Amino acid sequence: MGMTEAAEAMKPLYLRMQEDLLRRVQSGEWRPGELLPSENALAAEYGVSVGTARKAIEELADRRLLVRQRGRGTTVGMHTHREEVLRHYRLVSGTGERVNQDTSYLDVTPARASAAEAKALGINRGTAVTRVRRLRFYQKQPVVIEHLTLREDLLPGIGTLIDATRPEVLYAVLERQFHIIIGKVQEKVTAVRAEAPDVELLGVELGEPMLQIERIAFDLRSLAVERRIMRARNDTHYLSEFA
Amino acid sequence: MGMTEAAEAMKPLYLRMQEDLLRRVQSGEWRPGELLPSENALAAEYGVSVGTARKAIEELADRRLLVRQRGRGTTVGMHTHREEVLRHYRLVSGTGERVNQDTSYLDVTPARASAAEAKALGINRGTAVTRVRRLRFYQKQPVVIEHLTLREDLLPGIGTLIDATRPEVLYAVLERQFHIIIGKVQEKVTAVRAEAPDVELLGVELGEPMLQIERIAFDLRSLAVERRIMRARNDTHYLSEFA
DNA sequence: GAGTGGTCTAGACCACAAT
DNA sequence: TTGTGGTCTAGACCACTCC
Repeated sequence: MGMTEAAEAMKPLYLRMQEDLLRRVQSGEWRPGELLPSENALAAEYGVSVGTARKAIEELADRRLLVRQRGRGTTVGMHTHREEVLRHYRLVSGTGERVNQDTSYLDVTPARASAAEAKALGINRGTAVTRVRRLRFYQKQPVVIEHLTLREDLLPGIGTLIDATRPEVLYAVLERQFHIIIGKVQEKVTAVRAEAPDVELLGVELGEPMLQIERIAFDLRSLAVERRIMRARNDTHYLSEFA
Repeated sequence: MGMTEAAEAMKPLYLRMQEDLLRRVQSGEWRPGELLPSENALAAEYGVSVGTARKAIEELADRRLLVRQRGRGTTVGMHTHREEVLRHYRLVSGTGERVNQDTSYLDVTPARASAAEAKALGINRGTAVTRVRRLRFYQKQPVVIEHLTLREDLLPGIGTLIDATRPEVLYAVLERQFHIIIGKVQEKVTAVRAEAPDVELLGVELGEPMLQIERIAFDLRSLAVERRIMRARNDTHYLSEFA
């Protein structure tokens, strides 16, 4: 349900300005890492006072979509800035260190969306996607196996790009190469039994309990961009909130 | 490491005021649900401008520690207001509904802290605690078994109180009866095999994968007040972020 | 009608980064 | 030295709640 035009016009100035700034960020007018105009300049541009412009900017800065630095200016936040705000789960070793030392890519294959993938991504079954399998290591030990499914229509050529660069942080690639900023993730956690591929790749025992996380990543327009299934060994690591 | 007095004096006014408001809330000067003085009154009391007082209040309102209502005033937030901010995991049914229809208490027993409990709560082994076991139901089906451990020194008489009232929401009781407000929770999630008590109480199969969440709840002074272990059946429910 | 918080303005001075 | 964001002030008008 959209707002009526009258209701739209009634919204506070700072909110309308904020929505427009958000629109301009997601349009790619300012890229991650780039400087925005100063708050004085923006206030003048929108015809509001500096205080109002500050308020419009501040909420976006709280979400780390913008990053403010005194003396320097306001930049569009990069993925590393926003990680803590996304509220996703982190796998942590028994001693409390975060996982993510090394990544090894198993395969990158073009495919058609399965029923489950289509449902998760909000697309039609059979739509072109890219599937990626990779392993995450902690101290040379494989700990997580990940199955990624990426929307080929939103990310044309993502398969060959991933194959060529094998990035540690996918969302940073989406930002730099496709101007797609992940604004929200949704995750479901379940406990599962280890199956044959888990035994083979992670060296766990068949039937052993493992954690499975299904994540759907949305961009700033709330379009589902990626679906990821992570299966993690559970004897040496546990799941916790970020931070 | 505390700040030097000089550094303390350098802190912005609104931060010093904010810390003092926080202190007054946790001292019980204003109880959950009660009205604070108006922002004008607070500004006068602290000798700052209204804008500065607003800024001090606003961050606490973002954390739902305070709740502001136009025309009415500012109240201390009650637990139900803050739930979404605590960033804890929620068990959700397959269709997306939250669990928590009914609670049944199994037993409430005084005890001495085990090594694991002592470590989690930051107290000495053997300190007096209260242990509680209870079941959570969803549509008449037992879904979660919870083991609570509560610090008796911070919550004197909590055992008999729980036994008498059998509350649905423990943290609301801590607020009302002990003026202890839960400001942060820390959770660890692992996958475990169902054991005999799980079979008996939840009707799962022996060895079946289950989710186990260990939660430590801290009050506003960051003292660990409660430790909770939740074991959840996993075939009909999954874990997700709040909201 | 009196009092509350929500929005908005127009200034001031400051710490800090860039050059 | 210039310009940035961070703090702080002192007003204004408004929507809303409560009596």
